[in-house]
Amino acid sequence: MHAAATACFIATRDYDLGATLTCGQAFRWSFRDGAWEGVVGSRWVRLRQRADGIDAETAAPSASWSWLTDYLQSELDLGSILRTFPEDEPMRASVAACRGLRLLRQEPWECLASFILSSTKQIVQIEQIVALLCSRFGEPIEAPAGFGLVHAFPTAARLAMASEAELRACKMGFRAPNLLATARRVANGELDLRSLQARPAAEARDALVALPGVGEKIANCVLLFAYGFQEAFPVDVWVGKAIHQLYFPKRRPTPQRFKRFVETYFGPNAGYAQQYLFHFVRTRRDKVGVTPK
DNA sequence: TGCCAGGGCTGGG
DNA sequence: CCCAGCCATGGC
Repeated sequence: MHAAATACFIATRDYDLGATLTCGQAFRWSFRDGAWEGVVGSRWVRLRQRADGIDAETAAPSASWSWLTDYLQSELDLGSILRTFPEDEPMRASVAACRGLRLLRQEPWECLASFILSSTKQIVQIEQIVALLCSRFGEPIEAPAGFGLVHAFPTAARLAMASEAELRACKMGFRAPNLLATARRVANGELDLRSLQARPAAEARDALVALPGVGEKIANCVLLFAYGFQEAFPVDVWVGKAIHQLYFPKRRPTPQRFKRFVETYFGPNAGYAQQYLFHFVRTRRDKVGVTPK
């Protein structure tokens, strides 16, 4: 690229920044004065939606912006993904509601730790817990004047040195021992998160599920949001309820048949389809017929 | 106020 | 395999 700069325009079509950053895959973004502010790795970033792309600003200069285009997946041909979705009414409605929603490519440790904190929590609460955790354990990073202290997501090594009480003080309740034990396993090398990228999805999933506080749902979130295994299909209470009501309106399938359905029906980019469904049912005004419980 | 949240784990049928 | 109960906390 050119000389190091603190601003960059990312040309991209079919990109809905708001849907992408609020759809429950990342927890460090906030909307202020018409722009999205967040932290990617050790960089503070502000993003602004444009008709033909995204304006990005940072506090520290960058010579290359691949760290950001990788994270945003702005070069992905979204149309080729959407064409693999099943042609049914729920999927059509979901895509129509938020076409331009993308899956991010997040750093595995941050994604794993965040989703360990997600269990039985609303998205706003996860954001609060993550914010506390970052402010107490994350490395300070450069931000524009007037923004106060901004912190990176804490490393596994740093959290491994924390006490359970310190973690509980971040309002994470019973999730604290799980986060702590997982941080220790990652920090001491018992689990190498980087090595999962090259392994088959099923093997990577098994390795994640072996961690305390990580079941199938959270493992699938990490496979999908950090590693880009686009067939991974997390089923939370919203998605579960939506699928029951949209695809099995008469009687509930057995858990086994339900599992087989979500693993086969939605195609090679099932995880992507799942995220459109999730965002659709969670944000639509008229939730009649599709509300959890 | 009570219900519920991007669940996982354990212990019973 | 399936299910109920429990875990902690706060938004709505």
